[in-house]
Amino acid sequence: MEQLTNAQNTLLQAIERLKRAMGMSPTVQELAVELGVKAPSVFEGLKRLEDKGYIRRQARKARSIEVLHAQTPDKTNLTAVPVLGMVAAGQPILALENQIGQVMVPDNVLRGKCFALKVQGDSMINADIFEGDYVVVRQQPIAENSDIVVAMVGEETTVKRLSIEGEHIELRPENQKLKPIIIGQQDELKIIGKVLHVCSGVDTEANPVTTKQEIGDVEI
Amino acid sequence: MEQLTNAQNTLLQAIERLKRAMGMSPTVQELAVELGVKAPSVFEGLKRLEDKGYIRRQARKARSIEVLHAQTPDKTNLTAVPVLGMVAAGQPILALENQIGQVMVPDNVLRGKCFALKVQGDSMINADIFEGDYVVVRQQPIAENSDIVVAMVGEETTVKRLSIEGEHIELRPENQKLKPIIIGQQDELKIIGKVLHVCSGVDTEANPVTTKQEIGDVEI
DNA sequence: CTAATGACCTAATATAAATTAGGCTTTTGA
DNA sequence: TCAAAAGCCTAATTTATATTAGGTCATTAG
Repeated sequence: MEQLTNAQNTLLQAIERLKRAMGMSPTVQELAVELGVKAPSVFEGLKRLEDKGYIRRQARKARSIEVLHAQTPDKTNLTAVPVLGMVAAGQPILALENQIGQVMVPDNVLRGKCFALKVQGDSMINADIFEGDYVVVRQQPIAENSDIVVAMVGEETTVKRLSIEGEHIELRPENQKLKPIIIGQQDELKIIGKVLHVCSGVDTEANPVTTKQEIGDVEI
Repeated sequence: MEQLTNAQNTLLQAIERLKRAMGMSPTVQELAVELGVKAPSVFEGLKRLEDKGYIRRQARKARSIEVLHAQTPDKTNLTAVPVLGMVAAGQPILALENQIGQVMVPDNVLRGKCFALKVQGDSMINADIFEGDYVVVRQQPIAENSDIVVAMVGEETTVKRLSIEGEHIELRPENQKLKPIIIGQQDELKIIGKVLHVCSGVDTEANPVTTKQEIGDVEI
């Protein structure tokens, strides 16, 4: 079987992904949107994939792509990231001794020293962070406006979007039902790290999750 | 869940069948061809199926039918239709005493007084009527141009397509190898009935056939 | 009996989707 | 090092598909 170029491989994966997500074969234009290119480029790519025997299609028929030789799902390298427990109502102990499990994360999202925390609560659902998910966090003491951060306010550890407007600092949930936490002069705010990535809490082959125990999740 | 009419049920089954056969949701036109109707009729049917909650679709998107409540395969009611024997070289005796068996027929194709005849010969193969099949016939003395009819010409009983052009009447086989029977002034033509349906001669669960004996088949 | 539905149709129209043409870079293999 | 192939683009065009409009006829529930 002939080798695929990068672009061709990306295209083939996009086909499979959309097919799964939509329950039907995607159109040329849908693929174009997905890949951020224009339809004729996709069309060319499809011809090449067809020449190489990876797909089959019916000329001029909508949504007629058939995948003949599925690619191994997403060959980006996965790296294990430790899931660290948090002391329920105190400062998180970010030490490997506190590791309660691990998640596999595509290594292109990782930078610096990272760890993961299990999410509790629904305050970030508009950012697609749900209860049971794992947030991958880069440990860093500062963050920028609009970063999603793990922070401690007093005794409480939380995940929120950081808002800095001059002197005014807020931790904003991504859930219209909840109110922002306004950081006053005498409030103690400690940034623990910045959220780089979210892993679905669902353990799949593409998304392996192992946890020893389920203590100390982050209340968001 | 709201009840489906016959036509709607047929449509839903066609969707499922084509979906299975093609590996993708069929288009409106493909369904139209499959069902022998025009696209707008299918379109209406789809709206009704959607209203009743059996399918879901995305407006204006090709091949976007999703079946939500699959039908149990072929729930159309089957009705027994008697298979009648014929006196070998004479007028068929269309009486129940001559019944040599029965076939089960979806009752939505039946109208009026019906009976079935077993097919002999291959003169109608282009109309998908094959040797050993059963034609379901509505007993009626007249028929229209292009109907498939059971007719007697002189002593012979036959199944053919009726062609009426002004005074000129023919019984045309659906098989390019055979010639039409031209009905002259002094020929005696008697229409016995119109063919409503064909049952495959193969006895399946979906298509039960029982025959006591195999005499008096119709020569076509 | 009668109005409402359902099930068709023909003829258009509107929109989606696929495809072609022609040109511009970048990569890649000989 | 240089031509071919890969990857992209814009602009049209063609074809497939969905949809609307405005009828007919038959069946069905009141």
